[in-house]
Amino acid sequence: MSDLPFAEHDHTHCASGGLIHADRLAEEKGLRLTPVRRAALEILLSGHRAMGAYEVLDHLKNKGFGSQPPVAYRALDFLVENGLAHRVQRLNAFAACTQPSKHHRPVFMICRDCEQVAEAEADEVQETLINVAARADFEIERVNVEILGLCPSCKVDPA
Amino acid sequence: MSDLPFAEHDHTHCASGGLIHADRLAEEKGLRLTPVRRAALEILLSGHRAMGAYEVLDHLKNKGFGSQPPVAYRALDFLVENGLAHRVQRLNAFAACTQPSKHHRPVFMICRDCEQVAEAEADEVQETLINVAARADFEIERVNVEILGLCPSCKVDPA
DNA sequence: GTATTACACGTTACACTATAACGTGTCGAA
DNA sequence: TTCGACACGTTATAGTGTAACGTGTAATAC
Repeated sequence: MSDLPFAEHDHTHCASGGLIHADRLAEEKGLRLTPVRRAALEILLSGHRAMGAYEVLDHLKNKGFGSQPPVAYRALDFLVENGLAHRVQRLNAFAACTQPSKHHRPVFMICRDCEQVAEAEADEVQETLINVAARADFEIERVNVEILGLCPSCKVDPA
Repeated sequence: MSDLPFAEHDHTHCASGGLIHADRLAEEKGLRLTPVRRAALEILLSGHRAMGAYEVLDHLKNKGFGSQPPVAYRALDFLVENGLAHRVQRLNAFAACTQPSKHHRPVFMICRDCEQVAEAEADEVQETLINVAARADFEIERVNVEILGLCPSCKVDPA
């Protein structure tokens, strides 16, 4: 798995690594990483980008799972709740967590040209958000930070 | 208009203030704040919360404007592009900008209980985001920061 | 003055995203 | 063995968003 967002790397490797991590996490926490759920994660991992629920559903269908939307949404919701994937609001899409071992309060960088999504760890951002919320007496439960712009490649050579 | 998110205040006042500001901005920048667009802003301002496009559309319809979705979406897109309103991704909704005079890179706090949305100015957050993006060689165009949790009232007395 | 262009705004029709509600099977606990 | 919880499949429908096209209007070019 890449620590450098948008850097080149071996997708096959990060996909299998992600699954291994998920299996371990499931065992540790007693999560029920059922076949559909694991398959959904695998799809996200190998796609290695944000995918819509219906796109995931298509793949699940091909693998012999159910063919109706709730099948995909339920699996994806499970993954999100357990930190194995994230929802990218801006794209109405889902992406496998690329840094599942860390305590994840990620920042997403979304290229508006090629739609690649990178996940960055940014504790500094989270700290400032805690301050902002504190000033308003607001109790934080979840945070969603998305940066839209151009990734290094598209900045140079627009797709 | 309130500087303190979630604080009590006079909605009528902040609605008219918002419209006056919009008129001035339109004049200064040569924006075409047409009747539908102005009406859409007025609806958002007086609702004083995040509203779905179809909800805005209903109000537009009642005021004699077109009744089909593109009418609302176009007016709302115009407002967002010109900083008079924001899109709240988490809720698939729109909210009038409460601090339109400031350079706005706002942070939203969304109460998951009462669905109220507050907008906070947070330059500190934006600065850290600039750093994060710089580390990844990512070019920022827009930023969306949303905090989900409980507002001061709902924290004490859940709706 | 008229042609051209740009744009706002209305329409119809459709695509995409998401959830409600219900039935069945499985598995562990009472 | 019966109950409850839950996973997962279904059907049906709700909610969100856009594409494409026609008309009117206003500013600019000729």
